Amino acid sequence: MKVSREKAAEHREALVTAASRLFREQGIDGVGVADISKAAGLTHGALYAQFESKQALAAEALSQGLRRAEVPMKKAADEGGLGACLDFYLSPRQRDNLAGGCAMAASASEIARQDVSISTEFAGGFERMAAIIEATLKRELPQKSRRQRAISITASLIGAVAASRAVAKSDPRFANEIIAAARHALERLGGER
Amino acid sequence: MKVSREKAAEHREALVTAASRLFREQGIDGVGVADISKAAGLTHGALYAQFESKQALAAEALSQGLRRAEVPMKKAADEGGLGACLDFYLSPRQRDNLAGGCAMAASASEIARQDVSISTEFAGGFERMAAIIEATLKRELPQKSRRQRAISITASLIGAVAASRAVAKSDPRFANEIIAAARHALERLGGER
DNA sequence: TGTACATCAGTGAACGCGCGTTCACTGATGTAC
DNA sequence: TGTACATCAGTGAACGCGCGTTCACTGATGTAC
Repeated sequence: MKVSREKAAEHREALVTAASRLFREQGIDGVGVADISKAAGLTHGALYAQFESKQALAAEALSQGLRRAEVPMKKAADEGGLGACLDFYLSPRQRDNLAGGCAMAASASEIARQDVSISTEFAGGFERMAAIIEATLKRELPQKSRRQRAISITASLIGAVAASRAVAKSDPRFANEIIAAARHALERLGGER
Repeated sequence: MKVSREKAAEHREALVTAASRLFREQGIDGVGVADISKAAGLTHGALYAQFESKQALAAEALSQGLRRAEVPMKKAADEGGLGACLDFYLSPRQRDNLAGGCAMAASASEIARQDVSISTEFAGGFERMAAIIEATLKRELPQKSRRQRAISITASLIGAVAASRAVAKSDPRFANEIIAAARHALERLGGER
């Protein structure tokens, strides 16, 4: 049956949100359209009324997931600078929170195998995250050097969280050592001339 | 038909090698047992004569992939120290070489969703890679600090290559900027007191 | 404001397909005599 | 060294299952008069 424009928009949003969470938890290949529709309280047919394909939904889900992850990072940056960003991103809490965590760390190595639209979303998210980091770096540094460091710190954050998650199942202590080591090293990297 | 012990061992090896390459190229979930068997010149039945399950093969494939990736890294470390390691690992060539490249960067974010045996293999590979890096760091640094930096550098390498690969499809210039930025930053990190 | 009707979001059965795994069978290997 | 036979690596058909996607249909929405 038809549904009001308003309700339809809500349903679309629910699909994107469910997909975003499930993709982070189980990977894009690991989740089916049936799982997503069910989590959103709809049938898979409704999904195809809203999106052309699973890939199209994935691109929108990644976009939403990236933008959500930027909010607490921006807040940390504004309130406590680089140190607060590192504390937030490299905390065991954020590491263990696949469902709500950063989509870049959750999907980094999968993105390369998806459609170009997914790559574009990732690139945008990475760029925006690097800009947030860059704003926390010392003003004395040349602009070029600040951008370089911000990009490097962003990539390191992703690597540290992904690696920490990868070893967490077999060696939780090592998992914590990895994020703690990154915490120390990146503070140095951001702080020095 | 039965086959000599020697031939059987060769077949096992061929399955592991094919799986290792295909998993890196297309992800563990993205490759079927039929693809792997075919690439090794066998049928899927032969795969199940050698391995208990796809996961068991995946663990052995990851192990082999990690050990192979360590060889050129160790060589670079011995010949040119940290700088040569960074040049090798962060080169566009290594970034574009999914089939032959490092299994950690290729699978980082997927590992967290696999069996614990896969996590164990990853942890071992990460530890050995960090040890290679650690050996290139200045002897004057306290041992604790060297280990910390080596772990951080290893995580950063993985993140930089994974991120570079993720954006390569949509923005090749940005992809190169990421590995170049990491190259600079990690040299600093390794070189300073 | 009230009525007639076109629109279209959502349902659920059905599609072909490839997945991981099992198993009866084959026949060369390698062992026991 | 030669023969008889148990072993078992490898084959290929078959298993149930879930995948992404399509489509005829439903019926409330929202528009035209």
